[in-house]
Amino acid sequence: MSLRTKDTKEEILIIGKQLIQLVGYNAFSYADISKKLNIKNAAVHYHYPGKQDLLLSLLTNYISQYKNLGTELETSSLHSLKKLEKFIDPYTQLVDNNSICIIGSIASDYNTLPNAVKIKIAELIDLVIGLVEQTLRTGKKAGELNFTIPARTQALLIMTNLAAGVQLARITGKQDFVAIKKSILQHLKT
Amino acid sequence: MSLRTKDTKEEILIIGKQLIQLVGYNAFSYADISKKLNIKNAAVHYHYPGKQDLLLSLLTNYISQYKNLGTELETSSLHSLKKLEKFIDPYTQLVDNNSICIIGSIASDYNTLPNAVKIKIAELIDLVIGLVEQTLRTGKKAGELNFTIPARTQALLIMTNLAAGVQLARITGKQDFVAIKKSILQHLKT
DNA sequence: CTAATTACTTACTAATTAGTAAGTAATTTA
DNA sequence: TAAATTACTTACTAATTAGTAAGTAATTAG
Repeated sequence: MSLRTKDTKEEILIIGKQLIQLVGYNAFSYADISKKLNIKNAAVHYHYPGKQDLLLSLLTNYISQYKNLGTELETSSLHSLKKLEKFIDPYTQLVDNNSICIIGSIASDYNTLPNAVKIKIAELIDLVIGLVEQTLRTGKKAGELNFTIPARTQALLIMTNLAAGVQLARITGKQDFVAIKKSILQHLKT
Repeated sequence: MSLRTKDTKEEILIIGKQLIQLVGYNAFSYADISKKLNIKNAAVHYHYPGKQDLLLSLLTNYISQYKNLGTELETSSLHSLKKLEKFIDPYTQLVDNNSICIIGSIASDYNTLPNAVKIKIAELIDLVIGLVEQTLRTGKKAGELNFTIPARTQALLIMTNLAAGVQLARITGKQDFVAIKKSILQHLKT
């Protein structure tokens, strides 16, 4: 076992994620990544042979992180509104960083992506919708949340508010996202 | 005055619009347009010297169309829900065409666009939000619509439901967009 | 009828793209 | 300690990109 001072593979993934959120999948190149890390573009190809390999790794990471969040929320004794806030909070950070969420970014580029990626992004979206849906369902059953439409539809409304909320707020200003976030939570209160 | 059998300039704009909605601004090239119209890529540059000129023309068109729609809706005696349906209906078509709306598409690419385009897209978004906001306000005053949050926030919620709704539905299926649309209108009913 | 204008094509350039093949220094394994 | 592996660099290629300059055929204007 060695003391690694660098973890280029991981750093590439972090930069890649930032670039997708900042400018989109089709607007960044391996040169952008290599310049930021002071390595050669071939080094990026060494770790991720093609751009789609990088994206697949990113999506796989997201899937495992959201699976963890799902388990955490299911076993947690937090109030459902707090659970939802836990899900929503990262989106506020995005607006501050002039960025949009991975799902919204990749969804916009969907038709340009190789099939393997399409399948993975669908898996991620299903997972995230399911996570919100389940939180809503549990919260309603516990009398902590109030909504009348099907849980999946309510989850879709929240997801779309957030995904497009960060997209719009980057242009019209953060206060619009703040208003959206507040409304989502207010609307669910009993 | 001549009988024009071709209007290449207009056709370029139509193809450009379709491509932006289908694959996004950064994923199409002048070659894509010229191939579809059986002309040379230099002919596209003749009509729109740069890609940004094309996009600016497109946005200018949208702005004038939405201004017309705004006037139409203001002077119309239609029930407010019908007015909103008139606004929402085109989005359903997008899902059928495997496409997303211009605003959502361009908003995702926002950080990669030249400043002149950024200004124009902001103008378009303000216009569209204003249009929905005004329809909501008038509808509420007339007792035709019911909502408790500020009109602008309600407009933002609807806009984000639609913009991200088509993005998601392209991946998860049309029925998700149908559910979203139905919920938006149902929620506003008195 | 001539000159100008329009709407292109031909032919190109410079930059950037994703990606590869071969080499190398340092580390790890057997 | 020799062999293999890891993590790169050097050096490149083929394709695609946005964009341009010069030429041309057809139409239009004076």
